[in-house]
Amino acid sequence: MPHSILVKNLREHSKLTDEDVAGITRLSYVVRQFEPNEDIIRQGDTPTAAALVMSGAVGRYHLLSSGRRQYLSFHMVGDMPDAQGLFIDQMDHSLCALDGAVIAFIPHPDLIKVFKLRPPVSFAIWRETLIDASIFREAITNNSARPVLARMAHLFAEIFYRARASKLVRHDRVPLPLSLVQLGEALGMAIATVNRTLLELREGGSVEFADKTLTVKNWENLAKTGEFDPLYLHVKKIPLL
Amino acid sequence: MPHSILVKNLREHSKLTDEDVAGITRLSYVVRQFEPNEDIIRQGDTPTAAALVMSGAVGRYHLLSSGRRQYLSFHMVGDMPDAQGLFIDQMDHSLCALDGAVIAFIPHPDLIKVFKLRPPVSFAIWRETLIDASIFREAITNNSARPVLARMAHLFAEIFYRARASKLVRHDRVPLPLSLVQLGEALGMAIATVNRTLLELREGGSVEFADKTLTVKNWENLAKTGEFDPLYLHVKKIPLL
DNA sequence: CGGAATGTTGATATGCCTCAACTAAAGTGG
DNA sequence: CCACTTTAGTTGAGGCATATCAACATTCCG
Repeated sequence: MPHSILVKNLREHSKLTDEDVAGITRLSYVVRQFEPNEDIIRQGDTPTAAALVMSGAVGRYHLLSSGRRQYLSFHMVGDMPDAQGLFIDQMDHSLCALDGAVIAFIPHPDLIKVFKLRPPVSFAIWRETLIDASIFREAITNNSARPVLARMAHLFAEIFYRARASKLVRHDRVPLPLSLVQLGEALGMAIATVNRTLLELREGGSVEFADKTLTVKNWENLAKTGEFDPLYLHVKKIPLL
Repeated sequence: MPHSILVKNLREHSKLTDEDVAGITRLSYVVRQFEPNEDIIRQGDTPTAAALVMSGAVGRYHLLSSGRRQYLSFHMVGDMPDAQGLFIDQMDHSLCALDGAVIAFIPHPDLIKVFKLRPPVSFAIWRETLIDASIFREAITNNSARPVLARMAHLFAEIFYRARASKLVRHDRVPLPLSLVQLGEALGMAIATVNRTLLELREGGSVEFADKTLTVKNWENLAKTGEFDPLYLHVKKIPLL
């Protein structure tokens, strides 16, 4: 079922005709399960297939010379977090499973063939990579210009909003299998600060993060605290948000 | 001449056949001059043409509710800094001329037509947007995980390296029409700190930034201070660097 | 030539990091 | 299944990198 997952995800932002879908359905793939924290691709590797998240969650990160990680983005079911590998020879960052994850690998040549045959499919996946880029831009701003409370609120708001768009939210809860260390490595803050900021958010009544689960108690509040404006996610308007 | 500028730029990383080039040559365009600091496109706009920098330099930025700007990236001759507008309806950030800039606007429908006819052209521009994304990723890491000295060194190293790849460096100097305020808004630091960090870099003998010009005195030193590894720029290896 | 924008420098304040010690939970082998 | 080890989370105290504020110098520009 990787095809239907991919189609569903692409249709969140792009129009696909029956022929386009048929093209996608003909893609071959290999599925593999990854352990918690296992790398899917590493900085320096030259991928020959694109990864599609079928279950679980994954993260992209840079590895600094000091050994410190910088998480760049998190991805969930339906995302193709290394689509950029299609046209870029060497990975400049790594991709790892957070908790366990099931990944479908679609060979690049297969994809290129469909792109040439059905340009709209290439446009849809291109769009996917462009939304990625806009998420990165927002992360620059978030980590550079916002104090820790707003910064964390913004990340949580983004994750919740994207999960909601992908229908992964149940009762205002999203699985978010991150340790405090990882949260810190995403937001550029020390663990102690992560903990205290988490506490402050909880006491403010907007979100809770515990047991690898994010629970949104007060969306308006959270969005406001994080100065969150979903324009940059380029998702069709979601009702009730 | 926008066509030749574009072709030259794309060929820095992509192979194009004569037919591909012919397709590009048929693109229509409109040229416009922009004043220093004038916006080329604004957050919220829906562009119908893609901007190609023909001379000068431009910057992309977010505008926060506080009024503060966060610069996201800088672009020079040959770059298409809003190619993402091709497949994303609304701008989530703005684009402005730094000093004066001359911009060629290529209508989206023209580009799409060429993409459908000659997929390799779309792949080349896609790759352009992917390199953009990798620059954003690096900025996340730079602004989140490096102390101010390394952070500034890294930005300067990147700009110099890219300028060099585009043959815009003369005698180790690149035009870089930024004010200290703007530098601060790119690096997430206060103006006073920008100034002091600039001083420290100069005294370390690696770079000087004055008169809107960046002068690299000691490349090795600069690259080391900024932990700069050009892998993420995905440019063919440049001799002597 | 005068006013505004930009750059320079010092003094002080503070948000967040570092360090450290401790608790709780989770995983491991006997 | 329990003791034991390891990993993850919690909390306090103190220090430091960088922000903030302020006053002044300089360049730009009409």
